[in-house]
Amino acid sequence: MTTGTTSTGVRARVRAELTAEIKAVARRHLAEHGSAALSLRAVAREVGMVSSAVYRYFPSRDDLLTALIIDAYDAVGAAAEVADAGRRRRDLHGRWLAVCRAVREWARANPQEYALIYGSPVPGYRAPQDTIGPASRVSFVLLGIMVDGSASAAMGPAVGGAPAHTGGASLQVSAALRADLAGLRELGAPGVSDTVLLRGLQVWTQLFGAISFELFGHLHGIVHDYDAFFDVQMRRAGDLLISGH
Amino acid sequence: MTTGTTSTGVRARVRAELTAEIKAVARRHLAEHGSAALSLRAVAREVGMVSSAVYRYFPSRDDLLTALIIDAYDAVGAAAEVADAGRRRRDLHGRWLAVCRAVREWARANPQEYALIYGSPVPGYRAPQDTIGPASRVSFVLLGIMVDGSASAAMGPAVGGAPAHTGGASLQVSAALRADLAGLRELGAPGVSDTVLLRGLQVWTQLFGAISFELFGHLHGIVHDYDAFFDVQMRRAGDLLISGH
DNA sequence: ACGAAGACGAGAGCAGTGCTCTCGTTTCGG
DNA sequence: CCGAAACGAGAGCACTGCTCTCGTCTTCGT
Repeated sequence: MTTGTTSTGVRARVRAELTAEIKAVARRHLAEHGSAALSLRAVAREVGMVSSAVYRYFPSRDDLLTALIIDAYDAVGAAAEVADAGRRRRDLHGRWLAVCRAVREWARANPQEYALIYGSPVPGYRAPQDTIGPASRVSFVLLGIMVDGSASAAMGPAVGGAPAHTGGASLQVSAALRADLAGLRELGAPGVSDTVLLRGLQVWTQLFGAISFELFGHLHGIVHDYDAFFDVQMRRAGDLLISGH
Repeated sequence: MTTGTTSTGVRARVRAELTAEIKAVARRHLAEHGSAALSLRAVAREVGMVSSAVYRYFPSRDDLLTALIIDAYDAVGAAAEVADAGRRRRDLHGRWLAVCRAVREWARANPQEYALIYGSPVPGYRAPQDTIGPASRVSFVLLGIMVDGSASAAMGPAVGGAPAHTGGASLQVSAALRADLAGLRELGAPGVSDTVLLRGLQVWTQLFGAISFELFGHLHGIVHDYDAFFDVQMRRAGDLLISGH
C-alpha cells in the first residue's frame, strides 16, 4: 500500500474538503448573523481549527467573503437559468416572469447572500476578476430572452439591429452609449436592437431595484402584499421589455 | 455675572455642540473609510475625547450610525425637493428628470452615505421610528409630481381616482395590493389613480435601482458613459411615469 | 446660598476581532 | 530516502465595542 490515493494525493483531497467545510460553515454564519458579523475565528472554532490555521485556506477574511460572493452569484445565476429553461422558448413573457420570480425567491431564501452581492460592497468595493463570470449569469439569461425575441420578431418596435437611427424621435443616445450597447450586443445579444437593449437594461435595474427595496425594508409600511406587488411590477416590466408597452 | 447663559444652560449648549462635532467627524470618517470601518474610538480620538466619553452622547455605535442615516435621508430628500421646486410646476417631465439627477448627483458625491441608506442594512436591519420621516422625503416629492399631473389631467391613461376597474384588461391587482395603493393615496397622493401609482412605484424602484447599480459596480465593464446611460434611462422612465409610454 | 443630585470625562478593564510569526509535525516529490 | 514544502497549534500585537468606577463640575431645588 504505497499510496492508495487517486491522481491527487491525500493532502490535496483533505485540503479541498477542508476548504469546502470552512466555506460551508462560513455560509451558515453569514446566513445567521450577516456579513458584518462573519468572524473568521468563530468559523475556525466551529470547524475545530485554531484561527491561524484557516489562513492556510483563505489568506484573509475578505477572500473568504469573496468566495461566498462567487458562490452566491452562481446560485442565483443557476436559479435564473433553470427557471428560464423551464419555459417554452417562444414564451417570452413566461420566461421573463419565471426568471424574475426565481431570482426573488432565491433572494428571499438567502437574504444575507443577496445583500452580499447586490447590497453595498463592504469596503470601497473591488470586484475581483473571478467574480464577474458568475455575476453575469443572470444578465445572460436576460439577454437570451431578448435575443430569442428579436430573432423571432416577437419583440416590440424597433427590432432592427441597426444602431443608426434610434427608433422614433423619442430619445437621443450618445455615441459613447451607442458603443456600450454595441459592446453588449457583441458580448451576448446578436441581433438585438439598441432600443430593445435599452429596454432590457431598464427592466434589469427594475428587477433588482424591486427586490432590494423589498428586502432592505424600503417598502415597509407602504406595500404589504409583497408577492402581488412584485408580480404586478414585473408583469408591467415584462410588457415594457417585450411589447415596448 | 451669575449665569450669562440664554434659556438653555451652558451645559446643554456644549452638549449640543459636542454631539454635532462627533457626528461631523463620524460623517467624515464614514465618507473616507466606509461604514464598516467607522470606529467609535477613532472618532473619539479625533474629537479629543476618550472613547468612553462618547457614550455619553451616543449610547452605541449603532446609534451613531442611525444619526448619520437620518442626516443622509434628510440630505438626499432636501436635494430632491430643491430640484423639484426649481422647475415649473406643470413641467412634469422636467421635474421628474431634475429630481432623478439631483438624487444621483447627491449619491455620487456621497457614495458611502448613499450606501448606508440604500445599500444593505448593516445587521438584520431595523428601521428606528425616527428614520421613516426623513426616509420618505424623496418619495413625497415623487408623489407630488404624480398628484400635480393627475390634477391637471396631464398624466397618461387611467387618471380616474376610482380603483374599481384597473385601467384596461392589462393587469389584475389583488385586493390587498389595492388596499396598499389606497393607503398610499391617502398618505400623500390624493386623486392619483391606481395605474399611475403603480407606474410611480415602478419608476421609483428603477431610479434607485439604476443608481445602486452604478455606484455598486454592477454596470462596470458594461456601461461606460454613466451620465448618458442614466439620463436616457430616466427619460424613458419619465415617459413611462407621465405618458404611460 | 448652599448642598444634594446628576452630568461629565478619564482611565482601566473585558471579551472579542483580523492578522502575523514561530515552531514542531506530517506529507509530498525528486 | 531525505530535503522541502504544507500544515496545525499557540502566542502575540494592535485594534474594536462596551462597561464600570471614580473624581470633578454644573445644575437645580430648597
